[in-house]
Amino acid sequence: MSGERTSATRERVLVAAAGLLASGGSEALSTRAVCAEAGVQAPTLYRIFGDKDGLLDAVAGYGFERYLAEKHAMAPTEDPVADLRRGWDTHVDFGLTHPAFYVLMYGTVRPGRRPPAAEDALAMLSATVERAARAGRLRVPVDAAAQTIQATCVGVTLALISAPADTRDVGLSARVRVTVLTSLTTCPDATGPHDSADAAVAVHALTLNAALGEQPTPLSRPETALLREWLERLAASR
Amino acid sequence: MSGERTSATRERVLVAAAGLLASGGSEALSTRAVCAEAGVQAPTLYRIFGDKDGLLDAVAGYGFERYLAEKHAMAPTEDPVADLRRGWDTHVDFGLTHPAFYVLMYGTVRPGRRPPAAEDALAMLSATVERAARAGRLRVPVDAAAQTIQATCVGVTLALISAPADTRDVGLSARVRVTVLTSLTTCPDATGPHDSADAAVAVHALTLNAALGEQPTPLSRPETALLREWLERLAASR
DNA sequence: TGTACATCAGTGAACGCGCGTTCACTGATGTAC
DNA sequence: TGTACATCAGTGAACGCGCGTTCACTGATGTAC
Repeated sequence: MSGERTSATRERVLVAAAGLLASGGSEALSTRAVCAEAGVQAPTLYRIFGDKDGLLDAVAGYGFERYLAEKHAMAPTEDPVADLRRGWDTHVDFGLTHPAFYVLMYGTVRPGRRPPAAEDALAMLSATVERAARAGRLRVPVDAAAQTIQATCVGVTLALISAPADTRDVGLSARVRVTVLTSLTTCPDATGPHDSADAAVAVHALTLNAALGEQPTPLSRPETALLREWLERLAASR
Repeated sequence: MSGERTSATRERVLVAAAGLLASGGSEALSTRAVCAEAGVQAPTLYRIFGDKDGLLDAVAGYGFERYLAEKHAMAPTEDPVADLRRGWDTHVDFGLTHPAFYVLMYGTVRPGRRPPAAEDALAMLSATVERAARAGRLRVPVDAAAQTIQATCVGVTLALISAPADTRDVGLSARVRVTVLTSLTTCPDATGPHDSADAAVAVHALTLNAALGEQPTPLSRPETALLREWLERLAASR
C-alpha cells in the first residue's frame, strides 16, 4: 500500500515535470515549479529523487520509456532493413511529437558525455543492425553503420525541431533516410515502402554513371560505352 | 579614442566569456562570473551588452566570427563540390576544436527557433550549393541539398563531440560526407581527395547491383545478366 | 485484542546563496564660449 | 588660452528574487508483545 502510494506520488511528480518541460522547455524545470505543479512539498521530491539531477534523469528516463513504448509497438519483422527504416521514422516522429523531451534526451550535448538515452538507443539500434549483418544485408561494420544512422537521424530530427514551422522541409527525413540506409545496406528496396524500387535503381544508375566519370575501368571501351548507355536507360526508367 | 577603449573592454569581456565557456560550458556563463573574469564591474557589461541575452548573442557571434575566419581562409575554387567537401571538414573540425562554442551555436535547440549561427551558416552553405547547381553538378533542388548537408553535418559533429574520447569513431564524418555528397551531387570524385575514385565506382556498382534486386528493368534479360556481371567486376575492382 | 513502538511518506517553513540587474556616483575626455 | 559644461565609460555597492536544499515536525501505517 505504502509502496503503491509512493509510486503514485512519483508518477504525479514526473507527470508534472513532463508538463512543465513540454510547455516551457527545460528552463522551466525548477524543483520549485515541479513541486508546485505536482502539489507536493520540496522534501517529498528530494526523498524520491535525491536531488535535481536525479529528477532530471528520471524525467529523461520517463520520456525514454514513452519512446520505447512507441518502438515496441512495432515488433521486429524478418526484414531487419525494413525495421531500420521504420525505426528511423519512429525516432523522427517521436522527436517532432515530443520536442522538449527529445531535446532533453538527445539535444543536451556535453563534450564527451553522451546522454544515457542516446547510449541506450544506440544499443537497441545496434541490435537491429546486427540482425541485418547476420542476414548479409550490411555493407559496412555494425558499429560504423549504427553510428552513422544515429548521427544522421538525430541531426535530421534536431534540424526539423529547430526549423520554424513554416520553413520545415517535410521531405528531409525521408531523403536522408533513403540515402543513408541505401549506402549502408544491400536492401533492394531501402528507399522505403512509398518509394518505388524503380526510382532507387534509377538513382543508383545515375550515381554510378556520374562516378564512372572519365575514370579508366576494368571494362573495355566498348563495354563501358554500352554500360553507360544501359545506365542512362535505367536512369530514365522511373 | 573613447571608441577604441570601448571596443577594447568589449573584447576583453568577450574573451573572458569565451574562456569560461570553453572551460565550464554554457552553465559557467553567468554575468557575475564573466565580470569577475574580465575584471570589470557589472554595469559595464550591462552598458555594452544590454542584458544577459545580449551577452550570449555576442559570445555566439564572436564564436561564429572565428568559424568564418577558418572558413574564409579557404577561398572558393572553381570546383563547388570540392568546396562543399572542404566546407564539411572545416565545420566538423571547428566543432571538435571548440566544442563549447559549437554547442552554444548549434546544439542549443529550442523548438521552432533556429540559432542565428545556424541560419547564417545555412545561407553560406546555400551559396556554395547554388554554385554547384549552376555548374550542373546537383542532383536535387538547392534548398533540399543545403538542408540535407547541414542536418547531417551537424548531427555528425554533435555525435563526435558527445562521444567519449575513447569511443570516438574517427571515420564517421568522412563516411557520412561521402555518402551524403555523393547522393546529392554528380561529382565523379565526391569521395574526397584521399579516397580513390575507383573505390567510389566500386561502391556505386555494388549499390546499383543490390538495388536491381529482382526488379524488372527496361533491359532485356540477357542485357541485365551482362550488366550485373559488369557491375560485379566494377565492384571487385577497387 | 489492546497498547507501545518503529517506520516512513508526507508537511510547513525556512536557510543561504548566486543570480540578473540597477542606483548613485566618479573621473576622464571632448567641446562651446 | 582659460573656464564651464556635457558626455560617457567606468566604479562600488546594493536590491530583490528564485533557486536548490534542509530542518523539525506530523500523522498514517505496519508490527511486536
